[in-house]
Parts: sequence; structure tokens; C-alpha cells
Amino acid sequence: MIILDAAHPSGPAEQIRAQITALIQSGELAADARLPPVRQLAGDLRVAAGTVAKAYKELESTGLVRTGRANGTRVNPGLVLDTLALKDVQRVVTAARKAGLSLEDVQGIIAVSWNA
Amino acid sequence: MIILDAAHPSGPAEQIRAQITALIQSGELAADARLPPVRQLAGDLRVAAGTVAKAYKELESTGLVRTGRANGTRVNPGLVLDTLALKDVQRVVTAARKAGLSLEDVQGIIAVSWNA
DNA sequence: TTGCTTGTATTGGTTTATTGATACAAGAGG
DNA sequence: CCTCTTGTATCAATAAACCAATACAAGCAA
Repeated sequence: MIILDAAHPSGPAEQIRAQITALIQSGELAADARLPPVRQLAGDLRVAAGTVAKAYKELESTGLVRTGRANGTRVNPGLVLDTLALKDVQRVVTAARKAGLSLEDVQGIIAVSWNA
Repeated sequence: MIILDAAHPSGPAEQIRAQITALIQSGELAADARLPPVRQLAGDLRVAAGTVAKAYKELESTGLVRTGRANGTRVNPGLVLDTLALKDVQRVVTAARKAGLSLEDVQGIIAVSWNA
């Protein structure tokens, strides 16, 4: 389920992209699962079809999703978690929760450390 | 250091807000530290002063920052990851780099672990 | 093949964000 | 007191995002 917030600092397309990303990464949208057609999702969210298409295209450019034509847009298989020290990851997540941070906050912190 | 990406789906104001948020929560901007004046940061980023002011105002509305007038805009104490967790963050980033992962990959793994 | 669905692209009009400039009041410092 | 800095507010003009409608080609199914 995707919900658009008019008061959100980001626009509709970015909100759709971010929420679908979260649905995929949380496993709620499994690999090979099919996203709703652009027209359908656009109708549900009271948004133009081009706006949903824009979000889908960005999802594809980041590799989260692939798209045939009449085949629709489908979820790509996920990342291999074994490549990382999962214990450290879990420690970070636990500490962040304790500090009252959101997922987006933690991802921002990762980005800061990444570019440091 | 704040960097604006013209290709980013979000606009300048939102990018500034998100990056300063991350800098604060990662401890790189300590409590009571002073943010650059709106005109200065605007000049550095080649952006209008009102755009930076808009970002500052949203930061204040979320409580991350306080603002006097000529006192400037300063970081509020509180929402920071503890030093231990920050070390874990660095370990994760280092391991990810070694494994050849991208920043987006790591952020995705964080998201998966977050919803696990 | 035919028919239908889907993603993509285009067009024109509307809305929102950003710009650049200006002005103002609160506070700091001399 | 005065001066300077800072955040805030406003304005008209430009840029970007979004909308609504349409058309098209790729692929699936019958």
C-alpha cells in the first residue's frame, strides 16, 4: 500500500519511488513480483500516469526493478547479505532504533561515512 | 561538506535538509555548533538564500536545530548515534567497499536489516 | 493472425519550486 | 548609542515538476 502525503517536502514521483523501494527491501514485494501497471497505480493515487512511469524508470535505473513491455515491471532478486559483516549492521540498526532515528536517518549517516 | 546533485530526484532544499540532518546525527556537526549563514551556504552551493532558509526552517521544525536572529542557527543536543555505533558504521562501510558494493547497495542492506 | 495490456514518449497547460533582489527586525559587538 | 550579521519575509520572473490526453511499439494471449 502506497500513501502520498501532500505536505511531504518531496513530490509525488519521489514518494512513490521511495515507498516502492521500501516495499521491495522489506520483502513485502518479493523477487519477480509484479508492480501494478502505471495507469492503475496512477488512478489509485490520483496522479498522472507519467508520474508513476517516472518513478518506475528511476527504480529501473537503480537496478531494483526490470521492465519488459507487456510483461510489466517486476522486482529484481535482492542483494547477497553475506558479503557484509551482518553483526555490525545489526548493531548499527539496534543503536539507531534506540536513539529514535528513522531508517532514512541511518541511511543518511551511512552516506556521510561513505563520503568521509 | 554539502554537495548538490542536479540529477537527484529531490530538489535543492530537500537535499540540503537531508544532508545536514545526516551530518548532525553522525556527530560531524556537534551540539551547539553553528551552521553556516544562509547567504554563505547559498553562495557556496550556487543557490538562492531563500532555498537554504527553507531547509533551515524545516530543520528547526523537526527540532534538530534552533535559531536566534544574529546568533545564527545552531545544532540542538540529543539525536546522535553513540560513538560505539558510529564505529560499527565505519566498519560496515569499510567492509562494503572491500566487497565492491555501492553506497546504494549498503543502504539497501540496512533497509533489509531494519525490517527484519 | 487479431486484440489487449504495458511501458514509453510527446504535447500543451497548470501548478509548484527556485531564483535574484530587496527590505526589515532581532541580536551581538564595539 | 551605532554598526554589522543573521534569519525572515516579500516580490516578480524563471525553471522545473506535474497533469491530462494522446499515440505508439513491444510483448502476451487467444
